[in-house]
Amino acid sequence: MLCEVHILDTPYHLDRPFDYILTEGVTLGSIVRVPFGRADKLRLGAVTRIKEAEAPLGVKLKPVHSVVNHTFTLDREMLGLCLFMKDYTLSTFGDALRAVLPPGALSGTENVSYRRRCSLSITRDEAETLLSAKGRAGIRSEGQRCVIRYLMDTDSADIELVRQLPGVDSSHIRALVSKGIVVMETEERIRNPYAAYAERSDTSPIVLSPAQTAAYDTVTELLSADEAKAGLLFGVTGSGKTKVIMKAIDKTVEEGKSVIMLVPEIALTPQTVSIFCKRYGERVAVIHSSLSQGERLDAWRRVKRGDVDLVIGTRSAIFAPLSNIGMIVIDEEHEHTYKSESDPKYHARDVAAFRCREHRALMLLASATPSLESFYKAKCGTYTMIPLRERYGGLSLPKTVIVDMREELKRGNASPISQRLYESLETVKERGEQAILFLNRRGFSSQISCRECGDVITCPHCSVSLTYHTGAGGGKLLCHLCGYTSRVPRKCPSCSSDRLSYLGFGTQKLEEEVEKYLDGMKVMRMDADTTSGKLAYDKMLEEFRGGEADVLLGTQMVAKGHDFPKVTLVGVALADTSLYVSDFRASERTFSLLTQVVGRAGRATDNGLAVIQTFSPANETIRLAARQDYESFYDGEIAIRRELGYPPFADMVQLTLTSESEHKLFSAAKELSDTLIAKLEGEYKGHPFTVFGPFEAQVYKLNEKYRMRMVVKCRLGKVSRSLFRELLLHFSERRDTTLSVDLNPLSV
DNA sequence: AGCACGCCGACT
DNA sequence: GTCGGCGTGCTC
Repeated sequence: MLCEVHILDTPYHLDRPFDYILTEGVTLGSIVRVPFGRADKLRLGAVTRIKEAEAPLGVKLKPVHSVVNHTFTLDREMLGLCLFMKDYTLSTFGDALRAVLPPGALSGTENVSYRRRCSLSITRDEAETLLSAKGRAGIRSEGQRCVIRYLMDTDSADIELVRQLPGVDSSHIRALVSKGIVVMETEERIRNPYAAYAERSDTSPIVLSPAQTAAYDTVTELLSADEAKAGLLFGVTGSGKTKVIMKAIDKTVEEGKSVIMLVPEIALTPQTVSIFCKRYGERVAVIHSSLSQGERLDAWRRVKRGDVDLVIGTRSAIFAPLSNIGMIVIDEEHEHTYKSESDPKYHARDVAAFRCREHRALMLLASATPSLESFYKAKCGTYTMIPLRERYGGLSLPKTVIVDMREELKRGNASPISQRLYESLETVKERGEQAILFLNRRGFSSQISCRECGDVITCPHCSVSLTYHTGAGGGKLLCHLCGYTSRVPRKCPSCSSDRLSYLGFGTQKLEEEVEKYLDGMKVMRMDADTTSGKLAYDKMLEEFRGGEADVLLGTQMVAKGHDFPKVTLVGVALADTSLYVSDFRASERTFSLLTQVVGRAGRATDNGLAVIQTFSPANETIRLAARQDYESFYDGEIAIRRELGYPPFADMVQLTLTSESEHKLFSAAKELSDTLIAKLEGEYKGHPFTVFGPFEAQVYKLNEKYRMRMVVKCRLGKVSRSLFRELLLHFSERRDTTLSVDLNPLSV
């Protein structure tokens, strides 16, 4: 009997099955150690196939060395999923496996075991007898007596502590246990950091409005189909999507099936998490990246044991080892966090679709501003469109005002706060209400340039400008890409002029302005610089909700689905920041972000106001976002996509070459381009491909490495994937440059 | 990626 | 004479 093994941590061209002789205990999906290479070095691998065949004549095969850990043996679904991801995202099997298993499952030298509390205890009567003179004969050795004395003292103790006693080793303990003198109890210690919510305090029935009921009915219909289905719950802000989802989860769980619910970022949705925890108590597992490795392992373990009906989590939670999935919900479906930017570069939506096929389950995407791709599929009927257009409780949309910042400049106002926004803030202050100010750029000013020679101060490791941040000791310059910091120079580093100017403004500067011009208004700044701690978000949001500040000012994170009843004003400091980046999704992102921010105004009242400041007041995306008119935005944008052949009408593929040497990078880029063109004119002739580049990456130098790119527009399928696979195979043999392929990257 | 094999410079 | 530089080629 033979088996095929995929070796982990190999370069792409070695990521194929290798034959080994099957040994005792090895099954399909086993994680094994196998001898590999001339030196027979033991490498980790996974058994991906068992074959009846014998080794062909003249071929000497090596046997599997050992099975590493039975705990993580892959079931058929997970094995299939790894192979699917390898094929679909062009990753290695090993990278796919590391995504599927909890982090750390394959690291460490030997078997990974769950954290256990293994305690020893002793019966006192028994021990007294044994230690007395007449009982002495019953014990063979001093080590055992030592164990008994220690346990007499402590009643019970952790096995590790006992083992460390002088003159004691495991055999002494084993002997005592087998004689029944010492009792060993092993208990798996499973941490659940969300246990605080676990008392299942909310059992109230969910009452839906007529519009919500209609949506719910469609969902139930899809759920009962008993085959893989996909639906798009398209609900405008404030329509009560979450209630519909909750009721659908209730129903699925009632029928004995389990649910995965993905959210973009746990830290941003503490309310959602607590709602679900209160409802499902201990049957919920929350999985996200700020859990410790052990906590994630424990959550994984609870799921695997079947102790969990509902998994809530970020992208990686899509791999939760549930056995009987009835529904996978992807909330805020359009969010970019669902796409992994490191290997394997998968999209959670694709993995969800795979798992739903396996489980004959429903994939339910939900958003107020769906991705163009998903909305298109819903319009075509690939997904079932589930509209929820009515704002719950008859709330009207907030009033919006678009302020032309060019006019402000003409009138001599160079402040980032327009007259209109200033007045609105005053009103909020007078009425004792609250405001949110949004600016998509952190720091104080985005760059420092020299008025004399024109030089901009850039990061020595990356080709981007350094951002000025205020703080102790005169502040600092910070690279937002690699984190490099330096002191703020008084003179231009290249010409020594002292005429340095600070361009562009960020959240810090905005904070200073508000405090300067709106005397007595208390501002709370929330961005990556002020929310480093695990609980910083939660704490700040709670404090703001509790009225400890008048203004919440920050980056994207102030825009997400928080509910602040006292907020009546939302200000967008500069709507243009995400608009004019060279990316075909710029409009889509701007629309979705603005819609979300505007939606924060007046969630509980009817007098909400949103002030949008911009240098492009006529811009259609901004105007439509102000009206929260997704469908008009979609109609306009989809026409452009169709015209230019962008997704969903084609797929984009990004090829990135990285090297420490610019020289080698250039020659590799030439070779990549030549190979690609040769293939397109040769074996791939007749297939529609459009090739761009090679060109320098937008950030050419990053962390001391140089990067060049090519972009290919095509239809992804068997044929095109095999082209990119060939390129990866070819370039993975090169040592001086690495090629990475990203199918449908976030931005092109 | 590792690792071994293999063919040329400065050293006990 | 050898120890060791890293170029080249293979991995069931």
